[in-house]
Order: sequence, then structure tokens, then C-alpha cells
Amino acid sequence: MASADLFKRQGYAATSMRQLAKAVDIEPSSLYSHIQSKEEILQTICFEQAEKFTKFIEWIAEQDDSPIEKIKAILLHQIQIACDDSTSITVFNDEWKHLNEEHLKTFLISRKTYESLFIEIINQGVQQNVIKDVDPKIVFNTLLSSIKWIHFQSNKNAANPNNFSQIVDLILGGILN
Amino acid sequence: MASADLFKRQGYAATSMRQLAKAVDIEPSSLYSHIQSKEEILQTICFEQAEKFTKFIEWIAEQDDSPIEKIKAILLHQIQIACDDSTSITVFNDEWKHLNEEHLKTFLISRKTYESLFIEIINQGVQQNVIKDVDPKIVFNTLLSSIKWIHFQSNKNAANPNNFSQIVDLILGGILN
DNA sequence: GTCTATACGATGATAGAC
DNA sequence: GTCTATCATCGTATAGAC
Repeated sequence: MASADLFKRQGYAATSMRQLAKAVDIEPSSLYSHIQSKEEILQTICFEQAEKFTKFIEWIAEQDDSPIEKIKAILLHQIQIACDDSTSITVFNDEWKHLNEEHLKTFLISRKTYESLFIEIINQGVQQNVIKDVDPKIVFNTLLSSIKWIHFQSNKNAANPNNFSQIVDLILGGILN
Repeated sequence: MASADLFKRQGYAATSMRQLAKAVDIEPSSLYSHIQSKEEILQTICFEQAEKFTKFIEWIAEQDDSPIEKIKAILLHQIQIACDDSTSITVFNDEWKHLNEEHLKTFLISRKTYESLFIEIINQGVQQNVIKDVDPKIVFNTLLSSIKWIHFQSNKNAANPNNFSQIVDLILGGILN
């Protein structure tokens, strides 16, 4: 999608319908045969990604794997998507605040659900004594945040599939030798 | 600064001069007695923060501390600032891409300088065998990224000074027990 | 589904009086 | 340094012909 690319580079608010139209080589008004509003584009991108993540964590949560294996799988999944579709992920990460009031509300609920499922897994790890007994919210935020640079990489540099598990091990095990 | 607060909440592009004016209770045109353009406000915020970070890492780099101590100090400093002035830090982190061509160029050079100094410290740690031998750019990005959630915290929750060293230890040592 | 034409409010910024 | 008045441009979106 050309719109995700523009939203990623310029941000949602700084991207006009005129630019969007030029990117797909039609007149601005013609866009409205495909969409109802500019916000609808943003909404589609954000909720597509949100659903992807939520479905995965819901699936992982009910597997028989250990908490550590589950967290590894989630991080690997996130990294994979950040590489495969870096534009949509950037929009999902950085532009959701421009959703309209109604969509924003739904979006935040969805994030909260995701957080709860993740924190449940962390708590299991703490109980089993394989994860440090630190505030689970800190662990959650640190884990998710630590991979939010990959989608900015210009390409295949630090963030190619060969490095995926290396990155996950770094995050889980720390940088200390 | 009221402008940093609006830029944080709505983003630079979505914030108008009229809103900025209302926030300080004057007419929009009166703003131009204090600034030359909207972009100048953004520029001031971004470069103030950039200078703060650069000065600190330059100072740390020439200390006698071990690489790990240096990295700890840098992360603690970043966390401290993220708590003290979360609005400016959010603008610095997320809105710099709206700088004009000339300022953007300077800004990116400044970031590159910062990255080089940080990576040098990481490399020292790797040579001394106290830091894992992973691509230093991955380590750099992961470390810096992992604290980029603190400035979003509503307040004093997970991110109060008592937790600072806990967070740093988590990042350096990983979540594994 | 695409076009031309257009509505019309919002945008950043300026001129000039006080 | 603040105001009122204003400018030119761009913003999203619609109407209606083809």
C-alpha cells in the first residue's frame, strides 16, 4: 500500500489526500470511490496489524510451551512482521493516536487486551522462577520497546532473518557476558 | 513549554499555530514576535535535547569508568531526562522528521555522532569480554530502544526514580533469572 | 471508477495600527 | 509585544458528467 509508505515517512497528519492521490496516479476525488475518508485508511492499517498480533498471542497463550518459549515466539513473530511489512508496522506503532475518537477507544482496548495476555505469560515465568521478579509491566514495556527500532532499518542491515534469534537472545539474556 | 506538550499529544503536523496561540492565551499573529516560524519551535526542542545527550556521552566517554559503568550511566541519564521532561523527549524522539531540510541534515549528523560514541563504548566492552560479541549496532539500537516507553508513562507509575536502576539492570542483564 | 469543478474551513504567515 | 485584518494556499470532501 502506497498510503502506508507515505504515512511512515511523513506521518499521517502531514500526508494529504492530494499526495495520496498522486502516489497512485489518480485525481484526489477519485480516491473517494475506494475509501470513505482519510481516517479510514489509517484505521484499516492499524486494526489489521492489531488483529494480527492479538490472534498470535491468543494462540500462543494456549500452547503447552514454557513461558520463555512463548515470549521468544512472540518476539520472533513481532520481529518477523517488522521486517516483512515495516511500513504498516510503523504506522501501527506511531500513528494510531490520529485515529478518530471512536476507533481510538477500540484500539486502546485491543492494546490493553494484548498487554494482559503478555503479562500473564510473564507472571507464569516469574512464578516458575525463570523470569526475574520485576514489575511485569516494566518487563512487558521493556521487551516490546526493545525491538521497536527494527522497522526503521533501511533494509537487510542489522535486521535480517539471520539475526532474529540473536536479537531475541540479547533481549532475554541481556548484553552482559 | 506549552508547545512541547501539544506536539507530544497531537504531533507537530497536527498542531496549528492557532492552537499554540490559544495555549499561551494570545492571538496567533502575536506568536511571530517571539518566533520566526512554527518549525523554529520544533527545531529548538530537538536540538536542545540532542545537545544534552551529546554533551553527556562526550563527557562519559572520557571518564575512567568501565564500559559497563559508562553504559549504565548513559541509560540512567536518559531515563532521568525521560521522566523529568517527558514532553520534550517525546518530541525529540518522534517529531524530528518534521524538521526542515537543513535542520534535518544537521540533526541526523548529530545522531550519527552520538551513535559512534556509544558504539565505541560497546566495542570496548566486547574487547574486555564483558559484553556479548553481537553486532554493536544491534546492541546500540536495542539498548536505546528498550527505554523508549518511559516518556509515555502517565506519571510515577512504573517509571519513578526508585525503579531506574531496576530498569537498567533488566536491560543489561536480561529478563532471565 | 475516474474525471472536472468546486465548496469552504483551516493553514502558516504578514502588514500595519496601537 | 499585542492586536485586527487579511492573504494565498492547502486541507478534506462532495456533486455530477462521462
